[in-house]
Amino acid sequence: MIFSKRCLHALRAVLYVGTQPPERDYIPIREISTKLDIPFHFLTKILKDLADQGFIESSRGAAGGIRLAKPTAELNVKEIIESIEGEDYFSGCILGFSKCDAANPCALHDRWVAIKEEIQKMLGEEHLESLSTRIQEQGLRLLEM
Amino acid sequence: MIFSKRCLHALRAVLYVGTQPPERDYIPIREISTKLDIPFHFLTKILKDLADQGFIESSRGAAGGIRLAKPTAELNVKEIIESIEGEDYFSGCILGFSKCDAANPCALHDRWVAIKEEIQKMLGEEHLESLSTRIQEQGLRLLEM
DNA sequence: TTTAATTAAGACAAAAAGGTCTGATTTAGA
DNA sequence: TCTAAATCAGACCTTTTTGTCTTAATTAAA
Repeated sequence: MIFSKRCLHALRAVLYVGTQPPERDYIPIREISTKLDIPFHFLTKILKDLADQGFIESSRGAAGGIRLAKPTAELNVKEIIESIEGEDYFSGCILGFSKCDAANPCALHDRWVAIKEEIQKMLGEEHLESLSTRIQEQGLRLLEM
Repeated sequence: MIFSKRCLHALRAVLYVGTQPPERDYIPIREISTKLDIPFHFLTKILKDLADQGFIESSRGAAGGIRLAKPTAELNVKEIIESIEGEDYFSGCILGFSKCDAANPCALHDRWVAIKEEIQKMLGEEHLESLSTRIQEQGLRLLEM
């Protein structure tokens, strides 16, 4: 699996929030945890990080929970992933070298550059809006089956 | 970073072996460990796994070490990676679902399919021969700098 | 046959990732 | 003002990954 559990939990959680009816304000983490079968306290920590990064907002107390901090069109999938996996998760060297570029390439550099740019392009184009729309219109799942 | 340490150590080790002069037979693991700055005992375990998988052969005792089990042209990079990261490392669902296919896709399925096929194609085309040649002819590195 | 050089095996330790628990704090609403 | 419902904070635990250490087994060559 390419992504860590943290990352998958985070993505599924924001997608869940993004596909809720617009009249809902804060969504309780307990609800997300139950619906998506993600450990509650673990999810709480992950979402706290996303809140610190400015992707979501949280409110304590009764009627509290989390909501998206920006319109879904402005919440980029690549940015969310990189905030969890690290900025250079997709831009780094496939053989793990810290400085690998055209001037000083590793043995797979040239071939990997083309692919990683496509991955970044694909993920950079995907926002919560496009994904949420697709999930709602086509009934795509957020749950393991 | 996409790959685990195990996987990077393994790839660099077999590339080191693959770029040695053909008159050399068994290469001591200690030499690989020192040259590539990989922890010796950790590398020994990783290489034992590669030997069990049939990628390399080992010999104990004086003048022992490891050597490739097949011609470099038959040692496929994708196969080596998958033997370490798992068979479905690149073929699996990007959102981590166990059953994700055209009939029952996740929200990123269609876009990810195209990319993962390219990754598999690229890595499937790369053998130790092509990489070793490139490393030797172009003086590409196996070392952190 | 002895010795030195090597991998194999397995116990152990350290670090990172994943997950649990308890209590403090905050908030809306009765 | 009180209470119930929520996040926040931090200690703690478990599992996986990464790495270390010691000893045994094997081998080539002196």
